[in-house]
Amino acid sequence: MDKKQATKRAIELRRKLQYHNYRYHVLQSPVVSDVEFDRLLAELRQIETEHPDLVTDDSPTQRVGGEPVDKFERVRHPASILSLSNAFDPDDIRSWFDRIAKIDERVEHAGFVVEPKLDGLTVVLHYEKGVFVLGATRGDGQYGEAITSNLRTVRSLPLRIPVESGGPPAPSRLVVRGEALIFRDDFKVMNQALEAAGERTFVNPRNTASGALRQLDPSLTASRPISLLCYAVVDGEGELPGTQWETLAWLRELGFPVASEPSRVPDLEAAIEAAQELETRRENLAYELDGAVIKIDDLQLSSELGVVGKDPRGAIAYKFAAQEVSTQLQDIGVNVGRTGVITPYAILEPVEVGGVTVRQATLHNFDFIKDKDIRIGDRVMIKRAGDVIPYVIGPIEDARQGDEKPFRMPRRCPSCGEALEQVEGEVAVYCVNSACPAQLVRNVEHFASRGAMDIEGLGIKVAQQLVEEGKIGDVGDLYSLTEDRLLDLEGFAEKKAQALVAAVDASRSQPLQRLIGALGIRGIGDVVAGDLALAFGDLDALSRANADNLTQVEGVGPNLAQAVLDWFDQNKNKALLEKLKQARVWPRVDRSPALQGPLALDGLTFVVTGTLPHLTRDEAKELIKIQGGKVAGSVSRNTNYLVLGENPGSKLDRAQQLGIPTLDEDGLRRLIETLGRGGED
DNA sequence: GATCCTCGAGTTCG
DNA sequence: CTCGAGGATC
Repeated sequence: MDKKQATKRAIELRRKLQYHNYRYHVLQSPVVSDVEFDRLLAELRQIETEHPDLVTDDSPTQRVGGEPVDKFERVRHPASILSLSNAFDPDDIRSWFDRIAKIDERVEHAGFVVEPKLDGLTVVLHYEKGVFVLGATRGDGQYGEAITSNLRTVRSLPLRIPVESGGPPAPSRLVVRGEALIFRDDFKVMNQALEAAGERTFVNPRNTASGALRQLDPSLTASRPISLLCYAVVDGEGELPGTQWETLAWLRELGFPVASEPSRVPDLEAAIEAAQELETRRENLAYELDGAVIKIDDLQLSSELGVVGKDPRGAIAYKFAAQEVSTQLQDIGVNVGRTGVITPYAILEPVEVGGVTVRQATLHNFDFIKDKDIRIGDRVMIKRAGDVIPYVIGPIEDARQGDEKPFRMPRRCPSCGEALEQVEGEVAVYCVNSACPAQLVRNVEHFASRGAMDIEGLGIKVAQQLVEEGKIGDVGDLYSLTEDRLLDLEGFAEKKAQALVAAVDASRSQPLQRLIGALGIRGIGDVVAGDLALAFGDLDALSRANADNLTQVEGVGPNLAQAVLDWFDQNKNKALLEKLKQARVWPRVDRSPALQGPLALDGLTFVVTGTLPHLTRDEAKELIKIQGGKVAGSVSRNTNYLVLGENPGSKLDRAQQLGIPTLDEDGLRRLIETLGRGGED
């Protein structure tokens, strides 16, 4: 290929790559496969290697990262990169409005744009004649650091504008403000990959993005999935849009990535509403945000309003309640589960997260503490998403004082003092003392719980009292409790004692499936208990079963079979069975399955997510099961329908990925009706 | 032998 | 809800 041809081909390749990159990273609708893209890129790289003088600043091959630099150069921003004043509730927003309405009466009739307040690193991007030439951090607002080579590695950053031919002509000079961040999904995938490689994972997207962009070696930056969203013009030549709303549209047309969430509203109350609406959707957005920004749409008016300190008067940030905060880890406690599993939990300096005060959070297991290098006394990040349980993300290592103590794994059970055991290759640590009082308490609690024997009035506290006062030695003893014997417990008077005895009595009629589940055999929960009940009919038959009989049951393999055999082999459990039999707690499975023929939902699998209008989730599951359907815990290809309520979780995303149809509560009822009628014909 | 799927267990605050 | 582990399936 001669020089002239090479030059022509290089330009063509760059144009193509630019376009496909934009389709992929900005529009997220690629028109060529990854393989084709890679082939084009390889061809360009080949040409550039043969003709090094053809390499340009805006060439996609330059994204991989150039030479490391010693330090970043300081650059002066063409205009101050302002911060925003904060509002924490709607009234703060209204008083901001009143203040600026006094300064300029046009504010009274101003429209607003409401945008997500992105939680990333603010960047300032310079374009000369449409080519990306300089990128800087915000710094102190006047001066920032030039991180151009690092920003070049960001795939959604246009190296040349307009990206698509036919877009508006780019001004000869343009400076754009945006936010570099990492999308939630990308962050998750990245952490999973790091974990698989045995490397330390990152605590949150924001710190990761900001840390990666300050790397002196651009190839490190390139290895992080950083994205960009732009939202303002800092400076530019020629005619620029007059409103914020038009600015967003214009940036989008030039090929910049722009968030799709902003909305334009006619007045302040609508703006407040839009900001609050953004807060409710916060968990479902692709990126993390810590608030909403309300901006006066008219940029001329906005700039005339001026600045207070570093904050422009024409916009305000409405901060959401923090869902991720740091606090001090005061100590690490240890719990004993009903199966004897020992789990550590964090004792925290109380802190507000997403509207509730958190004092404790689980640490999952001892490997978690080791992997994250969590030490007592550390400042740790706590996260609470939606109404999900708070958890410790990890320590802030930079905040260490040096007096933090590594956690020493306990060698003895905190309840009974017996030595703990860990099975080779397993994460869990067990207390194997079958007489451990803590285990008995949890065992009684489980036995009485709603999904098991459903004994009302017997929660963990009463269970603890009964065990500590020696009223019971196993769950079988519950059935010989009398009112008299309960009366000497603290907090028990005649009425409460009576109620408990009655509740225990009522539990005799629970079906076999529940009783098997209630026994607390390791690895046997609701579902397998149901299968065992159906297969064996009563506890006598189950206790006589051997490994072969057991593995015949669907879902039971050698491990579960052994767990069942072990349980029935223990003397204390033999004694327990005897007590239950004497107490006539001995249900048999009703082997006359429904006579009404095929059920409406026979053979269909459902997953329920979110809050339904009339039924609780458990009721909905019950309804599906009664009609012959199966309810699974998570969405997979085998799922037929996702029953969808308000505020669905991640299950909806997965269902959409797999193209699984959704139903609302009414839809479910209609389905049962139509199929029910069809089945009877 | 690898991958996908399902189940079980533990878990916070008000 | 999330994780780990066991079981089923190819």
